[in-house]
Amino acid sequence: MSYHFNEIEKKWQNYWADNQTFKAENNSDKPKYYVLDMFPYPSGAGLHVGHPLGYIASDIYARYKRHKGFNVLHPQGYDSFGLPAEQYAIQTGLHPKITTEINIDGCLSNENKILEKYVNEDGSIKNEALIDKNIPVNIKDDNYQDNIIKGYRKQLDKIGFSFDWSREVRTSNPEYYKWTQWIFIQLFESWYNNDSNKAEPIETLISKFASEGNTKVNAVCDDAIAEFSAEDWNGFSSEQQQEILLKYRLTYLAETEVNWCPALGTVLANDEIVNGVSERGGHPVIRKKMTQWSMRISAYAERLLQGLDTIDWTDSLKESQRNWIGKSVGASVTFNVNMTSEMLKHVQHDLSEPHSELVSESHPYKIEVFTTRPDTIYGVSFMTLAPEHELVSKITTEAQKADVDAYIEATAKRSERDRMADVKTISGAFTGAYAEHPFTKEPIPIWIGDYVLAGYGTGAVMSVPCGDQRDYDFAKHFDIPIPNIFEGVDISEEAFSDKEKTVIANSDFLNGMNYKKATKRAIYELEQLGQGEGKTNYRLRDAVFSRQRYWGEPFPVYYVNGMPQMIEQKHLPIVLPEVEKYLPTEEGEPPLGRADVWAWDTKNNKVVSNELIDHEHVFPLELNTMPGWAGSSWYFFRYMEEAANRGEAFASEDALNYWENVDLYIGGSEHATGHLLYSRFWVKFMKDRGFVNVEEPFKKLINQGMILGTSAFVYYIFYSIIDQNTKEVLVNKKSVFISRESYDRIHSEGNKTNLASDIVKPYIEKSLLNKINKKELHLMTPFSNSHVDVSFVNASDELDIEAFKNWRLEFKDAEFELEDGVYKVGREVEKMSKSKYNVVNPDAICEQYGADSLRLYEMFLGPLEQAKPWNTAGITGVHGFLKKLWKLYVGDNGLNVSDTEPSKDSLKTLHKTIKKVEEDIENFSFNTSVSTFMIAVNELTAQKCTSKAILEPLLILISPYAPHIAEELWSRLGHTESISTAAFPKFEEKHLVESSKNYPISFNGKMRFTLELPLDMTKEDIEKTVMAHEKTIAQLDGREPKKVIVVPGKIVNIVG
RNA sequence: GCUCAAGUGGCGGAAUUGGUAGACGCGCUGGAUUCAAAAUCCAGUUUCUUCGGAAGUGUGGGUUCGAUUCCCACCUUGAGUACCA
Repeated sequence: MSYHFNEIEKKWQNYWADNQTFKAENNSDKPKYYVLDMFPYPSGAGLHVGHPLGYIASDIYARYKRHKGFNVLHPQGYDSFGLPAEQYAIQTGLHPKITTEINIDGCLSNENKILEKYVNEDGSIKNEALIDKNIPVNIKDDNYQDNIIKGYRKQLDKIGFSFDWSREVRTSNPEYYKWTQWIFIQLFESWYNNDSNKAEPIETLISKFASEGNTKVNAVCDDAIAEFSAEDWNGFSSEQQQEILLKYRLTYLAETEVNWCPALGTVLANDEIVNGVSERGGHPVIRKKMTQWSMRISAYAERLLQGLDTIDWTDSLKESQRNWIGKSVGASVTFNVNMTSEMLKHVQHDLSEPHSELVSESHPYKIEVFTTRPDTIYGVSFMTLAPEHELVSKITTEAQKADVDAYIEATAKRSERDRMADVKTISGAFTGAYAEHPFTKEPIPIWIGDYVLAGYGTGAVMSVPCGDQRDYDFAKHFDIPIPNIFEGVDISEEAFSDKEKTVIANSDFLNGMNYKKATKRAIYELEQLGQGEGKTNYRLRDAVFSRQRYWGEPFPVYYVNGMPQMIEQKHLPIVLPEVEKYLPTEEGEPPLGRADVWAWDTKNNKVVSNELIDHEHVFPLELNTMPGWAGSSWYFFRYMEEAANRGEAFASEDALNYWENVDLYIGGSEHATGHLLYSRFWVKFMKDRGFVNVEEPFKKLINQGMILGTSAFVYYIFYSIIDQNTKEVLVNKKSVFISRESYDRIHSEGNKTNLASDIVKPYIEKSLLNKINKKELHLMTPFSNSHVDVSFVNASDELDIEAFKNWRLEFKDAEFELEDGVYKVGREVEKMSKSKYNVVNPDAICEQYGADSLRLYEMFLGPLEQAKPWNTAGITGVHGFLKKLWKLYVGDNGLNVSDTEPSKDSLKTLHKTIKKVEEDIENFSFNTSVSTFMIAVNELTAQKCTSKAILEPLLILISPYAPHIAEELWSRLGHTESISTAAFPKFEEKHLVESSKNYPISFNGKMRFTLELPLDMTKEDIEKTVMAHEKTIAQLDGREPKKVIVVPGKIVNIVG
């Protein structure tokens, strides 16, 4: 009986589903283990072989942990809010909810519920599923996807994962996002107390305000909050109080400068922008002021940084987060601006406006800077403000006004991207104003320059040209003096920025000090003057939380007199309203502005028609929705609760206490500064407020590497023949396919030779050719290459020419330059993508080789964390292994397994396999355990092993990797329970003990021959035996050895 | 520019408390089986070689009895990040 993987795999997949084999229990005596994959966004394109890589690895680990006696939680779900469904909805009017369902559940067959619900038999979408009934949508048409949508779930099921699907989550499901809304409310109802170093309920802040005002409150809050006393507070109107509280809440509404992407019509977070353009689509991004919800993640900067030391993540990932948080320690220094009479006029005007922090009567204008080098304060020779700095317009003198205005205008025109790309050009303008040095009281010219960023620090720097290269370049360019304050350092060519080697000079009280001492002293002196203090700055900015999109969580927020109000928890979820179109409104409001029923009735506590808005009982609801990372920042807690018990809370206390956090998290490294940072932030917040009891969500994290595609290329010359007199085209773009070598030669030789013509000529009709040779006709031979679908190419890179011609009609009549009767394609490794025709579909692999082969091969390709190219040809190796494995157990006449005593050799094979596989899994070195299995099966086959005592444990070892074949053979061995319940075999050292060792005998470190010697032989005896050996004598060739190194049990090395 | 990771046969890759480089698989070559093909099985496959051997893990140097492994410099590739004061 041979190995019928299709039947076997189907059988066991059904068995696992029917018996809920992998359902996790919340009550168990076993220790818990939580293995999680980053949940996928269900795109219509479906899976390619790169997607399941991480899932296979985590599945192997989960199955292994079950064998090791753990109660394993291994769930899966969908991050189902997001842009692609909405973009598609904009084009077609098909509700994103429906696309999402189809993408997950598929619309393949008539048995499928989704099909009946939304899709007609011919593939057209039922009218009631469409918003705009005038747009015909066909699910089987190319504009949608590849004709048919299998659905993520079906594709995943085929691979045989041990997911507990009973706990599935979908972030777009109202029962789920109810709790995303709830967490949002909790953030709103909290503030960050720096004294207790945690988030606290807003009530504790209110009572502080009521009893002592805000002067003693040490909170993370907006800058520029005026001081008030308890009396003041109690005297404020309710609206004034709310306005103040908003400056303290962990999620707050603020007019912020945001990254606005006009093409997408939405705001983007910093991590959604790559090289100044949107990560999705590559559209330009501009800065724009908007009122937005923000998350005060900056409150957690230090804890997010410290927490990294407590978790088992890769160094590179931790480093990314550290960079993103961007902690720098230094000082803030205040420089007073030397006042002119022009400025004094401004001051009088400003003083009439309340709460302006930069202006007070004693020090009219001040510039606050942040520096990491307060020790170099005597080296300051100018100051630079960002062009956007608010003081610029106030301090610029009449004489410089034209220059400054022109410069500001010029920089405003440059996009963020230009400014980033062009670092070399130095530009700036002098304001005409001077600041006063805090110690020397010398005047310091104030410049503006776009190398100073408005968004970092205070948007102003004290420029120390001798110690900072950018300041140095600026000073050189504008001919500003560069005083040297370093002892024994030449600064005629470049700035000196080595902190460690710094010795300060020409700096009064700092002279002779090193960096550390001078920094401390400078801060002390600044504090004495009241013009500075030690300060730590973070690059991490508060995260904008509003998106002008439809397909996201609605905010549980309505507005009374412009002040946001939270809807009570018991009325959640606030369900996404229906709209007629998914575009922004004509007035530029988000898509929710199109909803007719989108107002909050405070009397009846429900969403009602906008017509009822009276601003007394019925108020407008928030029109923005939450960003993609909202739902993914806490989903790992939702899985902890069994589906049946989900209701009263996002997860019960018992469930949270039992599962704690994720033990192993596997996913892509692209989430380093997005999802992985926001999740940590939310978890820390939830811990502070007592909703969960862990500080970090993911204890161990592994990034799987990308699987790349191996693209195939064809190379061709497409020639045309033109009559030069009549301009008649006799042959138009006829193709001759050439080898890569010919192509490369033509490419490198250019037009210097007639190579291309020479290649083409044999394919041209005689009569035409003669005329070409006589120059009566003109032959044009442009050449090119293009991708060819990898499915037309076999393992030896040979192209299926017929299939190719049918695929690309323009090449129907093409000629092929053949070698040995075949055309060989060129290969190149690239990202897997449809446009490169190198996508390999896991379903096709499962069909042809089976899921077990796919699983083994994905692991066998190389180390999990490394990027590696996919090459379908290689899968025959692991497939052949599975066949051999099958043959080891099942012969032509049935089972080959008996109760015979195992041989010594077989025991040795088994135990060294147990040892290696266990080590490999613990180290996530899955590729090497696949070869270990191959070696084991090869050895046992050679040993003709039939012993159950060997073959039974071997199946358990293999079952995490190839669960279907393992289950089948296990049941054939007479077991009635799933192999997943079997205990992992125990390694016994005694079977590996050897009595002799095949010693490598090396000369000067080079191994020349080996010698079998007993392991209990003494060092001296080994040396004697080796030296007496004929090969040794021959090797030495009469020379006297200088030294003989004998490492018993390892090696012998003879020097000489 | 900075940070991190990595450079090993035709290809994917294996080997690190420093101790037999190239496991395992693909591909390739030859053979068996077959009317033939597929499948399967067997043998070979780093390079050079006077068939005794010799060289060899990006390059150059160093430490060591011994280096793919440790140290220094450089080159190349990939990833991240970028005027962060």
